[in-house]
Amino acid sequence: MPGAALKKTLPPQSDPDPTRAKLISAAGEVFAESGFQSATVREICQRAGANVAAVNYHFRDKLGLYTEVLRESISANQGAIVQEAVTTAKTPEEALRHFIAGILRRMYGDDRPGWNFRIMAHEMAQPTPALGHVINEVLRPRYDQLRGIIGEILHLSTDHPTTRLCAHSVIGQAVHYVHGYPVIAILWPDLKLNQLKDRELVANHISDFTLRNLRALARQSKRKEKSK
Amino acid sequence: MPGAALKKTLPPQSDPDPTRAKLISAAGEVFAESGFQSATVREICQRAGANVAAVNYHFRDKLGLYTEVLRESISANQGAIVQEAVTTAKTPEEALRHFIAGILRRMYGDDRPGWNFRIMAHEMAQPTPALGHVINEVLRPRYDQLRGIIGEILHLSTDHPTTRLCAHSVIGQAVHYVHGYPVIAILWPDLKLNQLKDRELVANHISDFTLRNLRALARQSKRKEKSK
Amino acid sequence: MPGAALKKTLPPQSDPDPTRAKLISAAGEVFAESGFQSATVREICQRAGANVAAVNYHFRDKLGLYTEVLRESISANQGAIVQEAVTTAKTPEEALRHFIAGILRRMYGDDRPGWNFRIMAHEMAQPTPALGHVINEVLRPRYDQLRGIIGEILHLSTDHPTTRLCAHSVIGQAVHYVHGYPVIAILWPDLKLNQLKDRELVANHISDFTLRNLRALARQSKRKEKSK
Amino acid sequence: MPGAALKKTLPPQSDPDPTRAKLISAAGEVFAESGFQSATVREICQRAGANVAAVNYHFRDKLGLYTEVLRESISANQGAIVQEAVTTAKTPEEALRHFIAGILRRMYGDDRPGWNFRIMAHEMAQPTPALGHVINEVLRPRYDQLRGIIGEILHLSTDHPTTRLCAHSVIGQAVHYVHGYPVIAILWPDLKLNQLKDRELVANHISDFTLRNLRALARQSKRKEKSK
DNA sequence: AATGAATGAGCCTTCATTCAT
DNA sequence: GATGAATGAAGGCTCATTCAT
Repeated sequence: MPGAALKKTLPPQSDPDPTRAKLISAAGEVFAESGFQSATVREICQRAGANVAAVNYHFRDKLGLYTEVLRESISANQGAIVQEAVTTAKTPEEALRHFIAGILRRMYGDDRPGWNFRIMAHEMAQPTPALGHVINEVLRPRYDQLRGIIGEILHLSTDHPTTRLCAHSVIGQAVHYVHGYPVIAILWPDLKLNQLKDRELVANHISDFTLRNLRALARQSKRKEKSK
Repeated sequence: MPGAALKKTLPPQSDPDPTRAKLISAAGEVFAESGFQSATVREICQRAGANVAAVNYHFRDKLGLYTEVLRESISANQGAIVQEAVTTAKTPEEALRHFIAGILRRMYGDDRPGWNFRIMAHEMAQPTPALGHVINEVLRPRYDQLRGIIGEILHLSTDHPTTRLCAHSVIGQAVHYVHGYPVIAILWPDLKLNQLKDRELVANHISDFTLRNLRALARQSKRKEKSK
Repeated sequence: MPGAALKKTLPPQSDPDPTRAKLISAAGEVFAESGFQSATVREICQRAGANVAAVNYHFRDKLGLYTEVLRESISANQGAIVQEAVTTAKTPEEALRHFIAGILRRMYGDDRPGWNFRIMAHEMAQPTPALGHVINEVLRPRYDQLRGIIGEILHLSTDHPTTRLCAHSVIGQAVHYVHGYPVIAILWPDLKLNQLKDRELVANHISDFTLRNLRALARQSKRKEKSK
Repeated sequence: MPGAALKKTLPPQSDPDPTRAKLISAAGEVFAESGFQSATVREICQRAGANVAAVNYHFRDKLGLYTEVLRESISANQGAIVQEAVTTAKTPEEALRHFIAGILRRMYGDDRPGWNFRIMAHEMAQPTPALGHVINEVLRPRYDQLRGIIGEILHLSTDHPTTRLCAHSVIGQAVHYVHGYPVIAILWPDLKLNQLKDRELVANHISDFTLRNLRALARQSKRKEKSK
């Protein structure tokens, strides 16, 4: 087992389960469930099997822990499949499909289900000092990217109101399945978003719904150009 | 005691300024801002100019007050313009436009801006025991109504997955402007949703975006029927 | 017993032992023993037989309680015998004797032994935000008063360095018996400052010690004037 | 192993920068500022550039460190200039002047301004278990020495109440400028005790103030003796 | 010899609630 | 009918100390 040997010689920074990592993980759960304000340090430490003072020691603050959770959530997002899939797409339409499918997959498909999306839901219901950071680091790049794709399809600039409105239509349709999850689960109990099949159903619907519009709008704007 | 009798026969709303009503009004504000958990009884009582014990006296509980706020919010919604406008519409397409415009108007246009919508945003981020009640009394009727309109346009049953998906697309696009408000305000600062013009811009976009799809889908399903 | 009847008709504002008063009294003790920082709200509340939250309810803060204790301590000082005795004295020398005797009596003779003096000792060892207030309300008036008396004896202005130095000599000698109490009790165990006899011994010593100097200095300055 | 042997024979003070010494130095500062109770181990270790556990490792306890600081402070005091100057004085009066000047110089003139004096101020406001030690090792010898000088001038025994009262008058006047520093700085802002000139002004005042009394009292007691 | 990590006790404060009036 | 006073539980945080290395 040379691999195991190699692992052993690695510096101990990759400790299998250090308190710090367990705290972040537990905090992710709790913050996703209760939001920053209502989450309690005690609850987090209990789930992490750590002392109450551990948060203060490792992160100085409840807010410090929260910030760290967000940072990790962000960096986990950055190199993400979404990004990759989008950039490797051949046509903008394909890119949009990847984009939408990626969002839904990350919402329910990952090991940490919905984590950052649910945290962001809380962040919007009750913003914390970290909101600005989140927007600039996570949301804005993705928003710009989406507008780029849509603008390309529409033959419009990324700043054109129509481009923006369509981008918001995409975002609204997608995040609705996270923000509105507790309600959807009751009003439409047959939809099982943790199953791949239903996730694809939704993703395809949103993609079709959107692309049909974009194509029509693209034809309109071309016609306008010609009539000029 | 004719005076006492007279008093009894007087409608109770003639009380000019009962503590109870002021409490509900103040609670609405605070709950909309902070959600149930983070809202404090002290803050509510202070804004209502009432004693700290007033909430427990009049509503037994913080949760009792919250439930009452929701009930009022609901009854204010029931006989609402939305309902009315929809039922007076001549075609289902017109009804859909009224429906969407009504939502946006109620979000930002009313005197109590966004009240119940913001409360519901909190309710979804962090459900309370009252969520079930809210769903059944407020959300489900509206959801069924919307599916009725869409089903009519699509020539599909209200339970058909496509009908449901389209309904969710409408809802998602619309509520996005409430739930995502803090973010939208930063990412698209030029959009002023408290101004009628921009509200109409958004409402028309969502309506167009949706109806263009519904018509196409309706053609598809008709074609399918024929090909059978 | 007409007096008792009269008492009964008095407004109940003079409740015999309300929590608020008990808190202030207990806080006075504890603050005098431990100083502001080291005193704990729990200890205070326990001695007052009240709940931990009582401090927050009545005084908003630990600091709020502390401020109130100081204020009370001050107002108890203001109309005090010291003041009175000094103003009724016929000669400045007699006034000085009253002044010194008054300080010593208030240090150890009162029901609340040394309260404010010990608090002030803490305040000097480790100032709190309330120090400025204390200085202006309590210390400065007394300081000015003392300089007035001494200046009169010396035939010098109250601002003259000699006047100030002599004033500090008086203050230093007197407060030494409070600030240095724990040490004096060990180094000179025979001195019982809680007994009138020894208090008078000390007060007379300080008075004699001081007055002998002041007279000599007065003669000197007169001589200087003449020689001019 | 000649190197090891050499190391062993080297005096330990040659260690250029041992953690232990830095800890004591930092602790001196912090204890002087905040007193034993309010000083925090973290603050001390931070200023010393040492680990949080360093105090417990080197001194077993916060109290152990404190005791060590006092011991050092004392031994630094023992062979001190005060002592020396006093013993080399030719007359008791001169010795008293040296004594008083020495106290004031040590209070404000040294590199470590007021260190042990400020610590002792805290010790009196809030005694620690180390107080007894401090009294016996530092204060009592000095107290006895002072009484010796005064007794000599007065032709009275060191235990005579008058001797003691006069000794306390000297101590009280002198330490007043340390204990009362924060207040004096406000009530008499023109006095700059960190400047030699003002220190001498004060020292001379106290010496004159005291000696004038002692001489008078000496005459009195001589007269008494004669009249017997 | 020395330290980073972790701990449990305790601090001040705030909360929703109840009690006596 | 309504309120000021009071309460116990809990929250975030800091502290001196210990443990494993």
